[in-house]
Amino acid sequence: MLDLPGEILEPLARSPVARDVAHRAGVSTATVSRVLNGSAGVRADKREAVMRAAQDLGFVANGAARALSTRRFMAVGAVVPNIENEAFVRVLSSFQERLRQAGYTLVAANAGYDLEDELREATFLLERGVDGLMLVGDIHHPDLHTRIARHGIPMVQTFSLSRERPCVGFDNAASAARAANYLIDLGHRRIGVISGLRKDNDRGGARVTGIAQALAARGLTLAHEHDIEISYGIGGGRDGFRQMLAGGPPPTAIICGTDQIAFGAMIEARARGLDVPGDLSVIGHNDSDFAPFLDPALTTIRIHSAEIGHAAGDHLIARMQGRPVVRLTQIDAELILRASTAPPREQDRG
Amino acid sequence: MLDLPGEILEPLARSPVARDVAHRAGVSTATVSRVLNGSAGVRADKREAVMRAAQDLGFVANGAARALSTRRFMAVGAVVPNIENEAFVRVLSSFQERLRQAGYTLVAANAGYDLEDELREATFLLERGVDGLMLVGDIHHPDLHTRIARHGIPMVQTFSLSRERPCVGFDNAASAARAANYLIDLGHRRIGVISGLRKDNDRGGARVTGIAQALAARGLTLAHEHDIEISYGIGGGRDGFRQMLAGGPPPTAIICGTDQIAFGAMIEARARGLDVPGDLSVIGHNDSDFAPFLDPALTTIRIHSAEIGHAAGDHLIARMQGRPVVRLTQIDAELILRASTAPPREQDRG
DNA sequence: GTGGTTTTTGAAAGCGCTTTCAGATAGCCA
DNA sequence: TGGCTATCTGAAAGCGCTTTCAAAAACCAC
Repeated sequence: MLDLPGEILEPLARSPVARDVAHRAGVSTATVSRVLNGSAGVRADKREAVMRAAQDLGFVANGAARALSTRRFMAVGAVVPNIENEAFVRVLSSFQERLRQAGYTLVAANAGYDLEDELREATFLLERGVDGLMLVGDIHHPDLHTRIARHGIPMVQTFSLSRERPCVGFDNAASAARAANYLIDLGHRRIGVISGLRKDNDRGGARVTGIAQALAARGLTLAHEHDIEISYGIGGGRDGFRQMLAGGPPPTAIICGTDQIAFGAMIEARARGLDVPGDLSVIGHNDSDFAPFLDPALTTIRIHSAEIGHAAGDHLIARMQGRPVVRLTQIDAELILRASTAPPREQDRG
Repeated sequence: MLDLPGEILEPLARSPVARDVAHRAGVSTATVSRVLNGSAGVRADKREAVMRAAQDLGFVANGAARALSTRRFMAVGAVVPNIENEAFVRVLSSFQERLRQAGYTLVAANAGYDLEDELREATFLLERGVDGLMLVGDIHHPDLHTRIARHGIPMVQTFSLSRERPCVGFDNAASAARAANYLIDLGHRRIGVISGLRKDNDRGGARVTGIAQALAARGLTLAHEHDIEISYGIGGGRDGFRQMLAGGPPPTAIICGTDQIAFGAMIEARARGLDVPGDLSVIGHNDSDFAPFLDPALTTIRIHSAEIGHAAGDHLIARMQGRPVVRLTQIDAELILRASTAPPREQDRG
């Protein structure tokens, strides 16, 4: 790091306000406001004059003043568990796309899979005056809902379904169960799960529950030693699979909470001399960019993140504009079959 | 998607304002403001009364009013080329971490590698009243700087160095040159480049320039057919390498604009029966999470994204608080040697 | 007590925009 | 040209907070 002597940069200059424009155009601020907000009923010549004056002065309306006056911030908040997580990034990106089109700004915050932190971040956003809020999942701090209600702004939950609250998502248990059934149909009997942290995470929890139920429905059980919870990431996947092998007979198939975890598990399996999918079938979650390029290409549950983001955006925009909406939008996840799954070896068949 | 009949959710309720709190606590709004902003000089009993009243009413100050009054929005904007790109996500995340600690909100926008779009998004943020702005790279729309100046807010550029403007980054040409020299030292003579789009992208351009110069300095040249520009992503990497093979004798080593591109190129190389690193050495950029886990593990130029984000955040916070700062912070990228690079085969040696 | 501080406090003036409301203009027809 | 609408326009009142300024209260030493 260079060590130049410190210096104070850039002096501040007062930026032009509506009154300056009004003055220059020879009209009142009311007219300036009307022109700049495109409201009808301003004679062409005045309109022109205002436009030119604003242009000349490089006038940009003060957002705070406008927000204070209109009581709309034109901003929407989003609190996601991990802002660096691919799935959430995609949702935020498509969510923002929609909001931007409607003239809204997205303000995103990080909750780190912690209810207290989520409450803190959401409160921070509410103080900012966001006009709407997007959350992930159906488990939140009890105070959060009352705070949102007090602000009287619409909220939408994503990634999972909710009985009570507006949401855009899918049935995590059902989609994970579908993956489990697929494996069972292939003949697998010993099926394991490596999920990310499940605390305060209804998606992760529901997926494991869904798998356990699917197994139970077919007379199988999710062995305790095949039910692993680790931190996210490729490293987590390696560790998780290592742990799984430590306890008794290895599973012939595993379902992982993310594609990263699946990737890690595959690496560990290979390092142990196991062939995927010969000795071990692997299913991931999310259909990350790299999933089709892994060797073998990863079978995964594709979550339609972009659609979820768009739908959540549309939902919130409609509510903020007072239009009617459906409370629950279901965007089903999809099992994408690739090469990492296959029937188990003869001796392991069900 | 479920098709429930539309319904309007949640009626709005007026949220309490400072006057309500003042009334309840039997003081003036001035005192309420003083208490809530922790300024000294309020008797303990009144302070208590205000606190309790605010608590009871669930009062949350209106951010717009506060911003209008203090002329500080306590928000910072960031415009990055691609909000879904791993490197930018990491920077945004660490940048936001710092800002959040200082009480600022981050508002991020997407410029899509287009100067006009960048200008539009930045303008949008300026209208919002952000107190500072982070940009990526040193190439921007000519109007952008005047607009920022007009708003009188500090700006910091990231990822590359700049002669004129405040920046936190590294010398893209030099670090790419280092990678090239490493390959030359290994004995490579035919070295190729697959970069992402270079239009309006000084980082990409500088890297290629740096490589070309490093080659020239050692009496080598970057053959036209070994200089490929593609769109980002794993698919782009595959395409890029395919294109490269189409033109004359294949290179024995390539340097890629991102690890994703490198991954794609490795896949294509393998599909063509080429061994990495036996027949082809590959170097990526960014040191993505998956880089160490590829087979072979990817040699890459690690960009210290988190440090860049932190430094950019610190820089902007200092300027917004009127503290002196250094104009240029250099956070060098680092060549991480792994298994995807090796000397070329005997007959190809230099 | 008293006069002279030193704290506390509240009234009021913004901050810069939107929007209402009434007055000014323009347009139109007879 | 006069009278009556239909348009336009500007003054002014907020929006809800911060902050200045002067007055009120509390404190202190004598």
